[in-house]
Amino acid sequence: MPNIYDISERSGVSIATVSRVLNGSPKVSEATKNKVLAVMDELGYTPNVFARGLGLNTMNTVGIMCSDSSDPFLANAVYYLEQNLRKHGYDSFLCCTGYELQNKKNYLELILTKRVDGLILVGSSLLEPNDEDNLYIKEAASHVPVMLMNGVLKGAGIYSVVCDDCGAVSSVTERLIKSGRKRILYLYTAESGSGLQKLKGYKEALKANGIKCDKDLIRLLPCDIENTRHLLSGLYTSGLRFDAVVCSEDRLAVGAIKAAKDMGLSIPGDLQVVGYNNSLLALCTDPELTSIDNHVETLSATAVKCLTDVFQGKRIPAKTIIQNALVQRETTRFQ
Amino acid sequence: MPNIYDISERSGVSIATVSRVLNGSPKVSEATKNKVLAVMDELGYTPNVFARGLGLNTMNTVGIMCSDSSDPFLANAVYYLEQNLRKHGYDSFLCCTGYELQNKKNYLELILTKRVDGLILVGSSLLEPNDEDNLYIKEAASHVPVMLMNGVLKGAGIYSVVCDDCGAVSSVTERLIKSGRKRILYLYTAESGSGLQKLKGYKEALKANGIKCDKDLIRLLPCDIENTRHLLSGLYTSGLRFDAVVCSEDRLAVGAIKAAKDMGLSIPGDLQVVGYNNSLLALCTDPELTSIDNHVETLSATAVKCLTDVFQGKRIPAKTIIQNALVQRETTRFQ
DNA sequence: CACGTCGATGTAAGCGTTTACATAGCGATT
DNA sequence: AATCGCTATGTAAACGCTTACATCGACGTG
Repeated sequence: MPNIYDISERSGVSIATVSRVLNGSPKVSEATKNKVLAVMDELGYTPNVFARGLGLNTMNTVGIMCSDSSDPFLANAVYYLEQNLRKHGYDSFLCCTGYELQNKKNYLELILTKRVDGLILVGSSLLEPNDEDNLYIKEAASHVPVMLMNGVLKGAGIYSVVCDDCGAVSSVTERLIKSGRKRILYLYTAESGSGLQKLKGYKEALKANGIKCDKDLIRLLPCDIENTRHLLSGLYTSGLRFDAVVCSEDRLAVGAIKAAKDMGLSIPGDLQVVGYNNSLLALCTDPELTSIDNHVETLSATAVKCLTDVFQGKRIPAKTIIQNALVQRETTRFQ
Repeated sequence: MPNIYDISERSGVSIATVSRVLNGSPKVSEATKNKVLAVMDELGYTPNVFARGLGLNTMNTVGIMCSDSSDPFLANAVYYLEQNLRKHGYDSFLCCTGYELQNKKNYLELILTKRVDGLILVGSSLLEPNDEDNLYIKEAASHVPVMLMNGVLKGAGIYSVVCDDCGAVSSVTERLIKSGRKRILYLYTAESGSGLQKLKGYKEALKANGIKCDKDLIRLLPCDIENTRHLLSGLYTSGLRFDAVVCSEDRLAVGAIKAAKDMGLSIPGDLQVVGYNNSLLALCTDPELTSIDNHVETLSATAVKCLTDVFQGKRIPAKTIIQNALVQRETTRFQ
């Protein structure tokens, strides 16, 4: 592979000049520049990133840490992040950490070793319930800017882009109540980091409407269709009654729809169902699922925009909020 | 940030010895090794990858080129690839190319610039119909080993891991025929690279059973639920009749199920439906979708295994075939 | 006892860039 | 004509590591 010396020799200029051409420095005459470019093209030269990295101590790469890129929502996020990063001239270094805290710590260390220019953390269990467990993120932020997608953590060099999950759930719950529902089930998963935010919204809506919060109607469960289906059927059989279900994830909602069929409940007549993320799944069910869309595209674009702003030394707010929107389909009936 | 000289100084050995410790060289006494490790730990030292890369001309990184990681099947593939690569000690450099040929060419050039140790190409439109358009892959293979997932191309340094798509479709089509279906619709998308392989299987099955192939029953369409739904309803309204649908992608099958409902056809009584990829979507529909599972997990693991074997100088077959399996659910009824 | 061997460690060159600083050439200013 | 300043270009050091080769001491062998 040709290196900068080959180009230098062949084009009769010094390596410094070649390097200047490479970096688009203005202090090179048009003539030399063209000559050098011609030689580069002729020899099929590509600069060596390692050498470049050594000098500049950057590789124009952003690390994406994602708990599980096979989750439809996260897959979308990774996709849009990658697209947007590239648009801004950055490459993506992907890391799927899974849900184990220790793994996440290990991966984070690893990714920092790679000398990425910044980090984007995305994914369900982004933040541990115990704040002490999040120290590793603060540690990372002391090296490079860290962008949290759908999670909030305070600290120098840590920025967040979040949806108004609390508000969205509060609003949809309120609408369910206004449409006459009184016993609203709330299902959430541990993997969904903002599950607690959403729960907060749920409780707020109940309170604002003078409905007492029934612990039996709040369920933490794994993010799995079949499991949810059986849980709900079981609850129903054992006598629990409910007339609406709000879920922190579409998959749970799919399970709820299946369960309704098992129980002989009509949707949305006997049971209204609301999902979250507005994923492809919402279009597959019958009836089609009403879901809260958190604009993963906007979310991703904003995360990248903010991060690159930080790179350029701009000051940005520590927290940026994106509004999400309810996409109404067939599993609900309210104004 | 501390560098190798700091460690050397602090531990009273030369940088060569430090480097040896770093690389696990056997020619370091246990005592020195421990001392050096202690100092590294104390100073929080992490080797600089660029410097390392400069010397070794490798960064233990594999480039993953994926047309669209928001596609559920590809998202899964990317996930498993990343997991397996890490297990083998490699990092992943992700690149979502989209479906434009020119983009793919650009990205490939870019990714090679990064000095990856190898490439894994995954994704629907992996291979262009026109063989000349695939030259850029051969070009890439002249630099580093290239692994094709679900696509075949001959050339030095190009390896493939594929499912027996042709056989799987042939087999399922035959079973549909045996169950009494005569007018079987075949739907495929341009994005699905193996759509043509699958089509071949479809035709083979018809031929083997003495059924004439009706061009009207073979449709190329975009990979979209709503679009498929409307197309089928339209065809039905305009008089086309069919009693089974085989699809090259689950999303098409979801559209078909929706269309059946529109047309008042019962599934699987009037219409049997088969999807492909056995994605999450298959579990969401009602009735649940029978789908061909191409073992993305095995496929990914095999791709990574083969590639790392190549890295180690082992000889591997240019083409490895994985068997796929039919997962029967509610949209079909045959033995 | 001289010598070869071997294992542990050190020295220094090299990897391919970037860039601060030096230099050369040339027109403008005095 | 000497000086200044500017632009285009060159020189060389630095980035942090790997590794071939050199060195050194200890030990076994004839």
